[in-house]
Amino acid sequence: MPPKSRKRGKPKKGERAAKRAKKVQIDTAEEQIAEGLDSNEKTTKSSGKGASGTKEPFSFWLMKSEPESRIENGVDMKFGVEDLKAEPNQIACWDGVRNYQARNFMRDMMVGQLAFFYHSNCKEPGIAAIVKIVKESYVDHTQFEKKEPHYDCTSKKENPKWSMVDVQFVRMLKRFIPLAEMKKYHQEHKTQGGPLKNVALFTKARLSVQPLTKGEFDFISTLEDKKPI
DNA sequence: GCCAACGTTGGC
DNA sequence: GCCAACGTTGGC
Repeated sequence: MPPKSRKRGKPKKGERAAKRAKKVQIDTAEEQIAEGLDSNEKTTKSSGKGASGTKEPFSFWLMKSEPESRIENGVDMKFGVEDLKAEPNQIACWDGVRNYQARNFMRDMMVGQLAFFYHSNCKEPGIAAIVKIVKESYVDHTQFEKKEPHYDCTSKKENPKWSMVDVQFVRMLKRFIPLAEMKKYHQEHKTQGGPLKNVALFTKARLSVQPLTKGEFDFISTLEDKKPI
């Protein structure tokens, strides 16, 4: 099993995860239900709703992974796009996600949907490639393995907490799109309006699996053919 | 169920 | 390496 994705978020003790339903509706509300239920039994994976509360569905995603070596609990977290390309069939399971919001987004993913492969926690953060979902969410086995950096002693086999999906490399972007460049658009769009004004990359910067609206995905895609700013 | 302390993410 | 932002923990 190849190491994959941001394997952050230490296993925590305590089982209280989704107690506080402040503003994290999707997250916590679903968590209560999800804990008692096999997530995959849940009806139609709704593609969620726009962050704005409107109904624009999230059909696109952004997934963060670290392209540079970093040792966590004795394991190298490095998994850049080149590592994905080196996998059999260029497919990898996105294990190690230990954040409820990110997990829930993975549970919303459907086969065939596209995601940006984002390089994080590195010299030049930004989007490197496009991948697609090739397997819907299933149990992340690494939560039960003591040797895994993201072993979770609070998760039981009868009622697993964490899920993952499989992604497959689609193509590199024509050019790397740096975070800094998207940030400039984000700031501009915040004041003057535009597709990136609410993009999760900045409004929920710490989320390792994020939804993108079609408008956001399309706009970022157009940057490929534009000169860097 | 509030909220202070703590831990993690991830840009810079 | 620093540290702001923010999610999680757990006492009360």
